[in-house]
Amino acid sequence: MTEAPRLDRQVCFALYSASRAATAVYRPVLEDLGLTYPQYLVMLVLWESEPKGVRELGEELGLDSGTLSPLLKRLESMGFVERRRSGEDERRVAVHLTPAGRSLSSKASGIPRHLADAAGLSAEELEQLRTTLERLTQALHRAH
Amino acid sequence: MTEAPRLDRQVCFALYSASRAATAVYRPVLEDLGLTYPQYLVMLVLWESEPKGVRELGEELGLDSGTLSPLLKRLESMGFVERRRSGEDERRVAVHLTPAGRSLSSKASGIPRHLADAAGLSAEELEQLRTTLERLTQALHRAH
DNA sequence: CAGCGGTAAGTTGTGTGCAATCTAATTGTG
DNA sequence: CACAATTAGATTGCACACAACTTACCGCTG
Repeated sequence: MTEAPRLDRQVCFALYSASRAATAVYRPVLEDLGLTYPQYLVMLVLWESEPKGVRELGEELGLDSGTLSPLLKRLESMGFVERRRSGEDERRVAVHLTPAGRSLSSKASGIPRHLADAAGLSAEELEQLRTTLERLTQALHRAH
Repeated sequence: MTEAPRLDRQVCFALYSASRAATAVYRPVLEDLGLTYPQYLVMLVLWESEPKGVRELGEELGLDSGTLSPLLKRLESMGFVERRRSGEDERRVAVHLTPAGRSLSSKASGIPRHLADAAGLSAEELEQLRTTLERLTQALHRAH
């Protein structure tokens, strides 16, 4: 009969806590824009390049249509995006930014600084953390 | 008019992705025990020391009663814990393990190894990652 | 001892995540 | 061309997270 692992030794719990803490820091800032954190992620992707199909958004964010469909519907009802059925392939839905959605980009530009300021880590440490996390995520996806 | 930040530069997104990927690796293993990841976290805390009040559980995991109350109700209906109103202080609810809940501990002992194996990082890297994440979480909580 | 402030837990409502299923459209194959 | 397999997206159901609110209870103070 082996021992149960201690909570405070687990990387997984550290990830879970840090992720929720980071989202909590973003929340009040994003509230000013009327966005939740996942909605903000979708907007970030669209600000880089649009229009995008639902599947493409899902691949970049690691989310499926079960999450994205209602999320996009909310973004549309808030007037930040528009969904248009593709003419060539009627299955596809192209997600476009509206002018309101595009102009939100400038208001959002200062947001990542909030995390950096609150993080209590140096720029190098943050950069190294990001790299490690990306390697970890890739490896976990391969294992899954 | 400043630029929108790039998604792939953001530590916050790296955290969010890594955390979900880690949970995804745990999911099939925990499914064998009949637990979700947050339920497993609660069990981990109780395996260390029980009984515990709802508030204490919440402090250790960073969750509030809005999350814990229904989660504990599910753990109770599965027969892993028992909730008893305290006699001295009728506001408090003590969460006890049942024999079934206690015996689950041995089946769960191999679980953290799954993440370590799938992580593709050395033990030292994992240890350093955990330490960095804990520092980050602390700092973010102070900022929030 | 009356009642007021504070605390513990539960409830409600909204928004994810994710598995499973469904519908409609397209593509590949004989 | 018929038609099975595949694909894009939406829907359903369940379990978190979290804010806001409610209820019940405790402890303190006048």
